[in-house]
Amino acid sequence: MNVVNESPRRKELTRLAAQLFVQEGFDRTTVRMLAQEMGIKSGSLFHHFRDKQEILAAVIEEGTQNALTIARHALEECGDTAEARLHAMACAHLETLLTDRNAHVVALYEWRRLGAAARDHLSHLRDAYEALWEQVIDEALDAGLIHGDRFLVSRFVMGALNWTVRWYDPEGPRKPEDLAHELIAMITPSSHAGR
Amino acid sequence: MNVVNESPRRKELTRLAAQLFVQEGFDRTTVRMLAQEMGIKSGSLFHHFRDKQEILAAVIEEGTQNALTIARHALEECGDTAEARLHAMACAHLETLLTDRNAHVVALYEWRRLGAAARDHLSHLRDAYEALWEQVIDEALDAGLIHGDRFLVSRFVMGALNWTVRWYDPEGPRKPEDLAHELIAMITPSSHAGR
DNA sequence: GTCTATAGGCAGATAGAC
DNA sequence: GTCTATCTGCCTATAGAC
Repeated sequence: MNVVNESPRRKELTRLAAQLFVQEGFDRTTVRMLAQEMGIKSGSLFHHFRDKQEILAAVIEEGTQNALTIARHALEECGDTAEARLHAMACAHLETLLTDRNAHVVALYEWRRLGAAARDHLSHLRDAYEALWEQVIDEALDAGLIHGDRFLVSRFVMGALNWTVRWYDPEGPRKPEDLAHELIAMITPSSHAGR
Repeated sequence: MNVVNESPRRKELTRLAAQLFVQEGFDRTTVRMLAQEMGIKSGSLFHHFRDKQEILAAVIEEGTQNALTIARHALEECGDTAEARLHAMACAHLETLLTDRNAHVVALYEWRRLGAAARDHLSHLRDAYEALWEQVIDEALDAGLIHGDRFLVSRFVMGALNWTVRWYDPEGPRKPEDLAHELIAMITPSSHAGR
């Protein structure tokens, strides 16, 4: 259940807003640009959202919730070896970042633009997603698949993945799952034995 | 030699601008905020810079040039094993990101805000810095220190490092060089033998 | 090199008709 | 739920005195 109204119309508008926020950045996206993309006039926008901030909050909530759902689903279906779970988590992460290429990217790159109230409300969701990551990293550490400090390892891995947004070319030869595979190969001491 | 005027006064103003750009982001930093931080009125700012864009360009040039200089210097002094060079490069990168915590961060995170002309002018500098990274990565690959695709490895490593800006706490127990050490341990298959 | 004053534009948001 | 019309405020940038 949600604090805010969740009409299908609002969902659609949120999806369009996410696209613009990725292209232009939140600060440079005007309510007039948003309205035009949605096929309405700028005044009409405020029937669906109280203010511009609330649009950002809706996008980030959608992006994080979606990433969480997809990651959980992937972890249920991937088998239970530490390597399979790590790979599933990395794939899920990259899919939501590079394939939709929208709401999850906004959640990562425009988090700072949220007001204090919205940050408080959404931090639970973000924490849940990061906890999922730390859990998978922990399993990989326990299994001896990787080595190091759990805090640092999880942040390095997430950093490597999150930065892909800056250079990944969807038209290029590499699929998101290729990236996930290569990253895991890079941090997995034993994995180059069979190369 | 530079295209633009480089008075000491301008250098100082650029340093202050970098700080605000990191704190607030370029778009949310107003010329009034910049002027106040510099101890002058907003109108006086345009005696030193043609427009707000030019301030950003000055910060990014300074940040990239500085990172390049420090990295080159570190590589000259570190000895010539692949591991020492990789470590020196990662340390230099993190020093310029986390210790000044200013101009280099702006160069990475506000690049998109540059106008087309400034991007053209500065891309050489950025390319030179990235070439330095790829060279060091190549040496590590050739030495068998790490494994994988050179393009992907260098971007994953830079991503892991660049993302530290988002979570690193300068007041915390870890120094930038600790992070560099841990990252290299993570991607170096043989390095956990002695742990 | 800094000031005051202000032009000119566009931003976010509101009110009320339909 | 969408429109038109508009308010109000802040933004970048300029002009000219000191």
